[in-house]
Amino acid sequence: MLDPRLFRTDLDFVNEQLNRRSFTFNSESYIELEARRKDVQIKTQELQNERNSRSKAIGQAKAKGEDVQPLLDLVQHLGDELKAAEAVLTDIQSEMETLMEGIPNILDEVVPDGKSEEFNLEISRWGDVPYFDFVPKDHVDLGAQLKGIDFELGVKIAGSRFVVLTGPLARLQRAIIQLMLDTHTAEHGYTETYVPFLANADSMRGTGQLPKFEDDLFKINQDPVLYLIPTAEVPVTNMFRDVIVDAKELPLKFVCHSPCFRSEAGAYGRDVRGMIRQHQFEKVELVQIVKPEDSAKAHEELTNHAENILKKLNLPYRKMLLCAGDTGFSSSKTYDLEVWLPGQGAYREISSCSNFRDFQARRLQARWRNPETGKPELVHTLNGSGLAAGRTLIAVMENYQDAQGRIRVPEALLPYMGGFAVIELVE
RNA sequence: GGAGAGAUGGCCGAGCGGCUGAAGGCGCUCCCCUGCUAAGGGAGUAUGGGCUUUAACUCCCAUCGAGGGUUCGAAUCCCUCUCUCUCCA
Repeated sequence: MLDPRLFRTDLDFVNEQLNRRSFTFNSESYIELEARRKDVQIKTQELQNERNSRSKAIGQAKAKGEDVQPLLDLVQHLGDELKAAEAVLTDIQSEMETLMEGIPNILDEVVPDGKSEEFNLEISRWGDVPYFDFVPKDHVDLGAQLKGIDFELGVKIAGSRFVVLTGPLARLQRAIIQLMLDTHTAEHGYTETYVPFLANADSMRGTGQLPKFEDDLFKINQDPVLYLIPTAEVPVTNMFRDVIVDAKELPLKFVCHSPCFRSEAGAYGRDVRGMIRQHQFEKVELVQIVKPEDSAKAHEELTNHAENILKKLNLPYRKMLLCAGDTGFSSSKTYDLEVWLPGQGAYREISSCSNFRDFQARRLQARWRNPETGKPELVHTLNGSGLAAGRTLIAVMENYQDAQGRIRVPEALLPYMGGFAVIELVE
């Protein structure tokens, strides 16, 4: 959520910024609603004030043993009037909240214009795209040949966009997760966390999945309603909902491995082949909670932390600065890391690192006490995949294959593979 | 699954219809006193909103797990829900 004060003081700026996202914001109806809000709120509070002071007078008169009936008569009409005013105010406030919750974050000024991913800006490339003297297979063929990836079983058990991994390939994914967790905790200073994989509506609202993106979530229609988390960002960031942290605790850095569940409602027909886009996948998530002044630097660092995993695995990648149209709803600036997939002959997203600034923090009321002002102020939140484990498995398989369809285990993963240095089919 | 007890500020804990945004204690911050340590004295110490204006203060509204209700008036009474604890199965 954006700062309501910004709307009152600099509506032109807000409009201009939202235009960059092609988000049409109706200023006139906002102004009209805000005027009503102010008017009704002031009236309501005046009525409340009158009720309070008169009630107090009744109490005092009663204590002195005076007759309170005349006072009671005076206050009689107030109840209904107040109740009506409060109801109107509640309506206006919730209307305002719905309006504000539907407005995306303001973009960082360095974010390039553009409506779609072609306008994303390549920042850097790392690693050499491997040369094969044979036609490289994609992970689907490799997985089938190794009898370690079974999409049909996924369909049988659950449905499309689910998969079963078995044997060394299942282990390889686990090894990848372990490498990530060990690297981020031991070398990058993150605290490992284990969290619920279902979250309530308040949490989903806190990080911005609700109310706008409910269709992307798997919903459990129990009472109370729960949602399967689409990313560990939700539970981890929500640990700080309605919390005021001490300045000396910042920055807070958490790493969390979790499965992620996405309905992929808007992706019918996209990436239907293979493990690229699944309803359930494993991810190691990095979350940082920092002082506002530190968030730009933290964003670069967090992205580097994700890059370090790709470097350890010697996977070629490029770093993209997302354009206005491709930057997520809650983010002010996002880097995507795209790994080279020989089977597709293309770079594909494997990590998305975002600085949300105070956008999530405002919804969450996640704050810190600024020692200079002594007041609670909103923190800045950031997160990024470090990395998506399912896609990392794909990237390792495709980049480390040989002509026979065997997969050499990257050096960094050897300690986690219990003796497997090469994954091959053993009959 | 059944029965009961409870949820109050950073923490402990009182309050059980009006003088309570909340006693008292602990903690924390500042000041005074004190030649170390310890002790003592004083002041301050929730959050959000009205709120925008040069700023500060004052003022007003809301908040005692959440939501509803009764009442002129609710932390306090009633209902529903959530959570915690104890006992029984």
